[in-house]
Amino acid sequence: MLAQSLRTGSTLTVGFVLRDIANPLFANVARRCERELRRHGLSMVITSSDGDVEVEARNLSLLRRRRVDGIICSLVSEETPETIEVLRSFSAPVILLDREVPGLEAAAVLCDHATGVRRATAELLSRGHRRIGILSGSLAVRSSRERLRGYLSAYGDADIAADPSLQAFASFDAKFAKAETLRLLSAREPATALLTGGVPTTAGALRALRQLRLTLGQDVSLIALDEWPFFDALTPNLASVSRDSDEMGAASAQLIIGMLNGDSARTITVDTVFTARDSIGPPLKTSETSGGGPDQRGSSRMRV
Amino acid sequence: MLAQSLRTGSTLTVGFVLRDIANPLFANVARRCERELRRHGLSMVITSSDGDVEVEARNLSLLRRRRVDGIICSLVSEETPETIEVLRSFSAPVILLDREVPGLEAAAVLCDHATGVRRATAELLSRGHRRIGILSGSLAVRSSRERLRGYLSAYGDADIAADPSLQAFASFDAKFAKAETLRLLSAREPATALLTGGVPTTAGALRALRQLRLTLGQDVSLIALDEWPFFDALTPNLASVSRDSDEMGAASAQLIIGMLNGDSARTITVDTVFTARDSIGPPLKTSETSGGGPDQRGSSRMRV
DNA sequence: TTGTAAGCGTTATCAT
DNA sequence: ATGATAACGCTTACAA
Repeated sequence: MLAQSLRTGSTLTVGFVLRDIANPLFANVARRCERELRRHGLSMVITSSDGDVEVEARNLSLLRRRRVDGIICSLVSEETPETIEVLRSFSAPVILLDREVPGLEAAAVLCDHATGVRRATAELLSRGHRRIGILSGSLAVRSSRERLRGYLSAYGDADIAADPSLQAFASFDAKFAKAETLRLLSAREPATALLTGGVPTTAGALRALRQLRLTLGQDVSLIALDEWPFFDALTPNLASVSRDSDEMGAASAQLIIGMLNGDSARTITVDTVFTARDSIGPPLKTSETSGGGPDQRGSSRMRV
Repeated sequence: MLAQSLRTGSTLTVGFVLRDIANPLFANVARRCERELRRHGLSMVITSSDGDVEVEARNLSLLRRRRVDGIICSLVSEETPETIEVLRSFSAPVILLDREVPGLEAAAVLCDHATGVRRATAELLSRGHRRIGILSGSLAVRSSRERLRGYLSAYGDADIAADPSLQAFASFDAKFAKAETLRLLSAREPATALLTGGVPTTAGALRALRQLRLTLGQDVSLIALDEWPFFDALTPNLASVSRDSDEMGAASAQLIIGMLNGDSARTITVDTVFTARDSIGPPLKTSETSGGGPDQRGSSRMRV
């Protein structure tokens, strides 16, 4: 088979570069994508970058040198020179998953985070929340930027000034999310609601709420940005802004198959949907928070 | 690079065959394994079998033909002739993850499910439960067989007869688990506790409980067999039998690195740990269940 | 129709 | 030392 590929220059294999294989949302994108590629006679091999830009660049380079026929990737960062260089020097099709790399003309599957987050933020504002915290990864990633854009546009629509100290964009790590949640909730003027971007971020925030013994939808409201497999069954009944990972997988497969057949690079946009659930409630008055302990408040419908 | 591999016969790459990439526990095993292999200068490529034995055999064959230097796999089934044939005809090291394939002398990382499940079952029995349901995948997979073994040994230790109608071993699918949970809980003599093997199984069971409006730890007890990333933060406070996925990943890497250096095939066993949490309570008397609706009972501490 | 030879990019070997 | 050459296994083009 090596000889075959050596001779023909084709491997009938697509490389799928995951930023972190342990993110079940993107794992599902990969699964769905593989199914679609298989239907078209293509194999898919996956690499996981382990959240590390160097590993990512090495993996991309490895796939290129192994002469895969195309690459689909959810990058750790859009600003790593080595990564950009490998992608530019790659002559076969490249599909970016929810990423925009400056100066790289590649096909992409983009998610409309801004609309979902704008609606979610607007809902919180309309319920009287004013201090809404938002946590997501570095702004060197499109999803974080788009989330911030949606958040700010809801504040703008409502003619309310957004407080930058409520915006924490640095890492998708659970530890970061927990620390920032603790900070936001124990501030002088604490946040009354949180938007948490991604699985680890939501997990970190929930750990912080548990530590503070706060009740969801009562002491604090929370909207998860992203759902993941079994979200409905395994997670406390969280409001969310979700996107369809099957659709993302199918779209990326469709794009690369098209390009292997000569189509030019284009973009597919995937919607996001805001769903209100029990984790949203009215804002708690600040005086109450600084007053008696949260334990004294009514039934613990959503004690985390 | 293709030419290099063609000439030298070595690819410095290990293939990792996942039964289902969307299972976050095994995704984490892969992540940890990759990290370890990378430290030793080896690359890892992942394939996902999508729960399908044919896809699995094709992926294994693909990796073999691509001349990977070794394969680590969590098989869909231990009884697929095509799969066994590919593995036998593969001259490089093979590591089985929690699997035993008859007639294949391969290294393996095995989890001691039986001990954990025995302790979990014993705890339920000691709290007065007699009708304990157990749900897991097909008995053509070692983990299911070991779980059953642990379950039966606890019943045996307590000198209580186990009812085969409470044992549902057929599929790791969430739909199957939901249907079986509904069956077990609406039977003439309903189960008062459940052991659910794996992520989708636990999710399916919880969906059924929610549909029946049952409260965990009160109307019914549940112990999840397996934890997964963020289990503590995102999942209702479930009792569990857990295993360390990082340890599994590191062990599989260690085994294959050893074999690439000439070591012979051996087995590493990974412990499981039973942890009691809020989802365990005393058994509900059957008369109560058939009597007033479950809604009338006390506080909904763990309403699902 | 069947068969033979060149070549893909790298490396190991052998001769200079 | 340095450089030429064959071979890895397969595809393809061209000849028989």
